Amino acid sequence: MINYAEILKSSGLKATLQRLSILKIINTNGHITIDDLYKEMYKVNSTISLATVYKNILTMMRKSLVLEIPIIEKKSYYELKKSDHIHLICDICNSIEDKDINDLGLEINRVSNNFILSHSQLNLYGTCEECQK
Amino acid sequence: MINYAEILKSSGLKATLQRLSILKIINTNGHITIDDLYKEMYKVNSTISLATVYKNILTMMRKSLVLEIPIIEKKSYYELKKSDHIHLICDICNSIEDKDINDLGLEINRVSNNFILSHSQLNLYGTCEECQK
DNA sequence: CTCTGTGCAAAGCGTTTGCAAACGA
DNA sequence: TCGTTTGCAAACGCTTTGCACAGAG
Repeated sequence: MINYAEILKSSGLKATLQRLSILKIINTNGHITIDDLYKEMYKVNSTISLATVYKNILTMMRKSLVLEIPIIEKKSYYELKKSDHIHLICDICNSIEDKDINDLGLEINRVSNNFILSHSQLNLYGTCEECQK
Repeated sequence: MINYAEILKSSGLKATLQRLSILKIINTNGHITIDDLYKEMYKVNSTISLATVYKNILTMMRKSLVLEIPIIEKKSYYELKKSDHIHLICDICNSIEDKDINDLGLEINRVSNNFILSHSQLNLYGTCEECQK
């Protein structure tokens, strides 16, 4: 059980119901688009404004609580900040699977000599196991 | 000297002046946004339409002649298709540097078991050598 | 109580579309 | 010549903005 209120406050943000709802829904879904996030929030509170979702995603991205996953020819997905990992993105069903990396991290450090790494975006596009059937 | 006309034709596309111009400019710049691409084309031919640029980038992406590089909180860049490589994207000056990978490729194959890889998007964000000064 | 955050409606802007004319093969 | 591509202008849809009101601390 994650204490989102504390996380928000320690980033200098007020723990509003809207923000708590956003963090909870992203966490439940793993990765989600703005639209789907809005739809989920709407189910709980139909007075939620799409503008509020946009504003908060931006705010929380700037505070590094939320990360954007830009995807080729599609809308961006958003996820909670966690340790670096790879995304396996299915071209067919659009599913996104997280994959941890260990050795890969070492390689990346070696590659990025003279480059101070802040964030890595490792997306692999292809066909997932399910869609191969 | 690359024969873009041949490449286009073998993809079933007509080798129009506009398309040849797009490919030449992308090749010269390495990575470029739609806007900058349009501006470069406009210098040569001021009757070029932005819609034509959009249409052709899409068409050539579908034929895998051009690849999109989606970037967090910024507009996408486009590059010519070449062997897989890493992008070092500077948070400060927005420069994009290509970096070849060898060992990394092996790791990726290992990670993506049961996943048929079609394209990898490896973007590392940080501060480039120049901007560290 | 004060300042931040929300909801609403309008504005903004990048991208797409439809169609007649131009062009490539 | 015939099908494809272009240029133009309008339409579209996602995202942002401004402002009055509500809510968190």
